Amino acid sequence: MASSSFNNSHWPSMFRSKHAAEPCQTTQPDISSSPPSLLSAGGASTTTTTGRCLKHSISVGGEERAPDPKPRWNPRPEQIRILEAIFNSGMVNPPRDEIPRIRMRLQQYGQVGDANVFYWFQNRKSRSKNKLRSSTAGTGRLGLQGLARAPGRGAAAAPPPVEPPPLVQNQFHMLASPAQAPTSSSSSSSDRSSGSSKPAAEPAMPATAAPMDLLGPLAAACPQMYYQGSPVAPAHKVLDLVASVEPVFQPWPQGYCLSAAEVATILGGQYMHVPVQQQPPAPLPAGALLGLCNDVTEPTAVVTGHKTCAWGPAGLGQSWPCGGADHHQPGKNNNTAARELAHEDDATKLGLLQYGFGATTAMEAAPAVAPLAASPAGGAVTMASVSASTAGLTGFPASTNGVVANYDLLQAGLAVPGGGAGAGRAPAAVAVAADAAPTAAQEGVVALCITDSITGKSVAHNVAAARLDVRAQFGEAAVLLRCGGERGLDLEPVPVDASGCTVEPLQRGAFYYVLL
Amino acid sequence: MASSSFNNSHWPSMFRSKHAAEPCQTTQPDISSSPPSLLSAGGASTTTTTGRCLKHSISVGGEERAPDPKPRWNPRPEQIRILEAIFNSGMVNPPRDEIPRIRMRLQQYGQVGDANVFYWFQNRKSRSKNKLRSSTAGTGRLGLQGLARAPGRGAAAAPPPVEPPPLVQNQFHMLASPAQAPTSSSSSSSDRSSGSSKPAAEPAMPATAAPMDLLGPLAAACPQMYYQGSPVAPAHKVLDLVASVEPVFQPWPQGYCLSAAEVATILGGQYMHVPVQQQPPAPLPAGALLGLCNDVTEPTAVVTGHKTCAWGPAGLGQSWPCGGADHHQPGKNNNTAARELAHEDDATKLGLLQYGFGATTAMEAAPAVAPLAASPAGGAVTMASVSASTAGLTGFPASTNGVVANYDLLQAGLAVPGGGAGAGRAPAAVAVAADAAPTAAQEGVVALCITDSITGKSVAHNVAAARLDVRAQFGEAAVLLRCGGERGLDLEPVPVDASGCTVEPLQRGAFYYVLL
DNA sequence: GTTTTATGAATGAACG
DNA sequence: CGTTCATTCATAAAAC
Repeated sequence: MASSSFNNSHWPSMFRSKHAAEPCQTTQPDISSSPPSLLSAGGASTTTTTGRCLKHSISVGGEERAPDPKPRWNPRPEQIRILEAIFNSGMVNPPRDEIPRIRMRLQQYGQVGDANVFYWFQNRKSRSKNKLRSSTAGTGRLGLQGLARAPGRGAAAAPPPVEPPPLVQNQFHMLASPAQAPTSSSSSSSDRSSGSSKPAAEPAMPATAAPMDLLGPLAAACPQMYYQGSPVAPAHKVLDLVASVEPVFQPWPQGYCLSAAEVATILGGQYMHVPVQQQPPAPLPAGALLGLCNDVTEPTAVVTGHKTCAWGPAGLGQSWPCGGADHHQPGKNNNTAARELAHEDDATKLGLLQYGFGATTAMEAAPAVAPLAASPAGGAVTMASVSASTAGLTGFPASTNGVVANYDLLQAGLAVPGGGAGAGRAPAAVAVAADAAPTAAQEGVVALCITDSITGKSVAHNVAAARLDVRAQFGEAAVLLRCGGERGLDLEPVPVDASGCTVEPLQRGAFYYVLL
Repeated sequence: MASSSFNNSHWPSMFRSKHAAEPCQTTQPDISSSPPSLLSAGGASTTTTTGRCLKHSISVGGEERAPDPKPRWNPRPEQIRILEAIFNSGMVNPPRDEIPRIRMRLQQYGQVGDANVFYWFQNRKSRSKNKLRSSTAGTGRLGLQGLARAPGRGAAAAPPPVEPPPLVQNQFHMLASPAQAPTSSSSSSSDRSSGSSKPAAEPAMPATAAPMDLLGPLAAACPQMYYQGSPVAPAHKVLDLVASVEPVFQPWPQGYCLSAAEVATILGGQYMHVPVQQQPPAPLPAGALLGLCNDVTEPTAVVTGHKTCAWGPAGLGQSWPCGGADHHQPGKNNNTAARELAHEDDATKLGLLQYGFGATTAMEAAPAVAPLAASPAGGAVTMASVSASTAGLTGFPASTNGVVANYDLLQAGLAVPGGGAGAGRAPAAVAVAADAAPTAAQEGVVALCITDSITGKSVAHNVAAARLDVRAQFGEAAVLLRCGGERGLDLEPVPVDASGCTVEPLQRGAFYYVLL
């Protein structure tokens, strides 16, 4: 699984082989996922879905080969929503660099590999086109055939040419116009989603403006950029926005609906612009969301550490590009804030509710958090890593952003002996805090872990995905670093303003370390 | 037309084909032969090969033109083997003059045009590269997720496949020998073949020497050149050994040279079946690479928390916005890491080296890991969260995947009092560990945090993005959960096999909790 | 349990 | 060379 998944996957055949041994394993993993939760309970696991172990076979005769397990990826509804949102926002075929990002986002909901993402877009685009084509065709004569064979590129080509634009292009329009919306775009997607998804909720909807939402005002402003599919640059932008937003999509629970007012509140003014389609809900530019959370912050934890730093962190995420956006704002909010929303199409709306929820929760929680007093510890260098939650929505109110953490832990941790243990290795730790509230927090929350480099002990606590007052939390000498680079191996210092506060909010999903 | 040709444009026109023409190429008569059977079912084979004559004719209607369909070339297994062998031997991109020769060899097994050959190499190379990239990079998905990209096809993303690096350069002329064996494997191509084809059969066996044969004397002479890992079957095996699975990349160490005997062995017996692979440690599919890193990990931190369980994990991932560009690069960091490169051609070689490195490392490392003894702790429920790093690369050898952790911490952590604190909120903690090694880990590394539900304390440590032996690490009663759901709030049990090991490798970027 | 459909995966062919 | 398109294969999920 893992990510890459692949492993399995893809390669399918290729190798395969071997392992067979275990048979099945397969994957599944996710499975779990799937259904979610709820149910879950446990059971699940088991099985797998995918799992088939199948055959594997043994050998047979000669050979065997296993069949390999390679379970094929089964996107979960949430993942599909995200993908659709992205697709609808115009990023029909994400550039290579975006893929990993997208994958990361998806990963919150289940294992997925870059390849899966890649394939998804390829297939989605292709099928969208075909569909379109066919429909179109109908009219014309050709019709059928088209599908059938399209000539491909090569030769004939003819057909292709035709293509109107499948969506993509237009996306914009699409969005705009409600009309079709459903159609195309959705179409397939929707289909699937609904279909597969299952239950789903959303199916229905109209799709409205999805993209718009996502994009937000920005988009509105510069439509051109956004729209299109082409990956091109613009797209990226979008993506970023979207991404940021990300949250967008999914989250919402369906059932919920926000009133206009609510929405407005949430968005705050901001986004309101929104153009259209979207109507109400949507909103958010990504940025906004984040902003909301920020304010809060608080401080928190302390850690001790010493030693060196090796952090190894996983990187998480890297962040991306930015797009720019930026945004941010502050938000307001709090309470309100929470919002993230966005979501996809309609679904979005629904979703909102939850978010709100979350927010609330978060808020509550916040107080709880205490600042880390820090165990002063005697440690030398301490590292704190913060990871924003993936899932998240947005930002959360973040209530806090002080690091939320638990002192206890910290202290305890610090206290622990540990010792120099493993020399080279550094033990970095990150803690995730959850709130009972469940998770609400998650969203904006980030886990922060402080590790004593010497002992290797770390303290973890939650931190909001907001700006963090590094100085206040960790002292004058503290340095906040973020895992970046390709694999997250690189550590980049995070800029802070004069007051010692980060210039920007911590990014969800990214890992941060505080060097004390 | 023929196949090729046509248009040709691109590629050099040169080739163009000739033969092709006939539509049906088919050629096949033999085809039949081929493989067929074996494989299975065949799907593939069967059919087609190109078979289909179909169309072409068609015409039909009146219309037009027939498009002629030019059926796309469907390489037969034998052909694929040959091609793979050549590719693996280092002829990544055959000079023009070689093309016809290669084609001729291929022709024994079915119609094929120069263009087809040309395209095949182009695609193969490209895809190989991508895959590599992905692996390297992040994720993977493959896959892909890693992978970034994936495999797949195309571009970007993709990447799926994996591949080994051909060796490169040497292009020789391999052709010479006719032999060819059947064998082989697989490789990617094989994949396909097998894959699609299904089951193929072939694989096995005979495989023998495939490469060898192919290469012929030359090869024999210079094993080193050829050997290589690549993908081919042999490679796989090997790889597996090494990596475990992941095949991927390229594992071979570069510098390494196989003796003829070794080669023979490998190939010959086909891969000997070495089954091995798994071997001990790692398994992981995730990528071998990771494996490397894995080991490292370290432990880490402990935390304390208290309260209930709410875990809130932050997910990781997301991240976005930011900035920019991505690019990456450079960094390099890691030592190991470096890899990425791979790159193409030459680079490849280099890459290999690195890989080798990694591998080695991994192996070595593996042992190191100790199981957590677990602090048994008196704690009640303990949660451990593991997050795979996003960034990651691949997988790492995972060496470990035992959690690497620090016992100290754990114990310490558990020991801590904590208390029931805040009711609702749970303090979840996640630790990120980094290793000094830097990061190497990252890639495959995941941070694992164990929290005592009662006390709220947590311990964090790095874990490879590989399969985790939950039982061994945490005891019989331990339950591994992954944060899933829409916002990551849901916790889903992660399936484990009978031995208590996760069926699949932990996903990078995802958060896991261990409930003790 | 079998058939169909939807769609993930893979790869040949081409374009730029 | 990287990307994109078209196709095809295989299979998970639905529909019957």
